[in-house]
Amino acid sequence: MPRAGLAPAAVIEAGAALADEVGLDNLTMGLLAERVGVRTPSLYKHVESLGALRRGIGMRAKTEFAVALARAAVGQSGPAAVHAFADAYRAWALEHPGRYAATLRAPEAGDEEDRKVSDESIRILFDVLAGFGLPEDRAVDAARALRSSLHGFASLEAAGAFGLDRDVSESYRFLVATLIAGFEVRT
Amino acid sequence: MPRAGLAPAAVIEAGAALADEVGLDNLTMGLLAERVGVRTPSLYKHVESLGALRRGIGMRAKTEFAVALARAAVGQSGPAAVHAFADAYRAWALEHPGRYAATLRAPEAGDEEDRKVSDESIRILFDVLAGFGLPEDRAVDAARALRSSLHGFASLEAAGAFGLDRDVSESYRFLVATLIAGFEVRT
DNA sequence: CTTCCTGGCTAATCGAGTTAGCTTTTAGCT
DNA sequence: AGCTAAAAGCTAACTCGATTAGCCAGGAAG
Repeated sequence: MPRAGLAPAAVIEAGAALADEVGLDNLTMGLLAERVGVRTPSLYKHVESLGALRRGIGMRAKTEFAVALARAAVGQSGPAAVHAFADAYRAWALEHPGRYAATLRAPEAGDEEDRKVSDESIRILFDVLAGFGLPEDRAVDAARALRSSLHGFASLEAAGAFGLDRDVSESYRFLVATLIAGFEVRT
Repeated sequence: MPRAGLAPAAVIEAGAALADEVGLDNLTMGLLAERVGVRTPSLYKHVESLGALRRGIGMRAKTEFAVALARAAVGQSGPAAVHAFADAYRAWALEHPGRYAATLRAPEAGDEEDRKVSDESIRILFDVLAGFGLPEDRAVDAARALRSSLHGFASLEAAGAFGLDRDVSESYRFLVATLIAGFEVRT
């Protein structure tokens, strides 16, 4: 029988794509096996377990996400940087729902490699906020506020929670602008 | 054999409590059966399926949540009402992680009963914002902003995502105060 | 006292994850 | 070109959780 030519990285990539299509929770070894053209048990030659697959997707997703965010904010500062960051955040989350969900999985205790990629996005977030010259504690407050708000918005939107017909992008802009105003006033 | 004296409502309640302890995703029919002192298949005399159990927990949770929110905000208006609402939101979500997760499950299409209880909290949210006299569209923006932010904050906090040692309650207060400022300015 | 519904039980099925053990490809060497 | 061993597939089989089928006892209604 001809080899499928798989590599662990290819399996993770296919898993990420599949998770975007069917949802991270509905990602199954059988489904992924079918997708890559192999019988289920054969997948175990490339990933240790379903848990390991999820972790792999998560780490890959965190990295891709951080790159997208960094790319969006580069070369800008202050409010413009925050808006760019926020827009990239929402767009990426909506385009890659499965990956985004994987992004939210906290690293297992002691998983340094995972922690490292998880911190990437946070670092970018702090960099974006650096231009506001906030004092230490306030910068942490601001980072938490922005992160919470963007995450909450994107995840509620993805869940279809915004039923009213008011334009969602307008609401998002309002939210981000409001937070920015808070960052500027409360130096 | 002595009857366990179960009723569907008691099973749902026990399920909700168990979900708070082990997490909604780890709630299993076997675990719940053990908790209520019965063999697994016997549960099916009270709930149709695991999905139905989750739905039941979700509806019960949505109702309890709405009551807690309403109770917190009653008799107050403007910024004080928002702070009270926000504090109750966070406290409830952290105290009842399993129920809170159940709260986030969107109703199935056509499930009117579920939609109704789901709308309760939203209505309270709009009531809380009513005092700001915002124009129609802006009120929707504000509601979405507040809801997103509170949900995002609570769910990230519950996931242990706030590692830095800055006091989390302070950050929360900052977030809420910032949003309120935005509601007041942008009339 | 008899009936019949109810709620509990055991046995059995099904699907998803995972393991064991066999076989075939194919890279790397001679 | 031929040989060898690791790699990558496969089938069979096991475990666990959800669910169904069918049996049985308790106790309420008459």
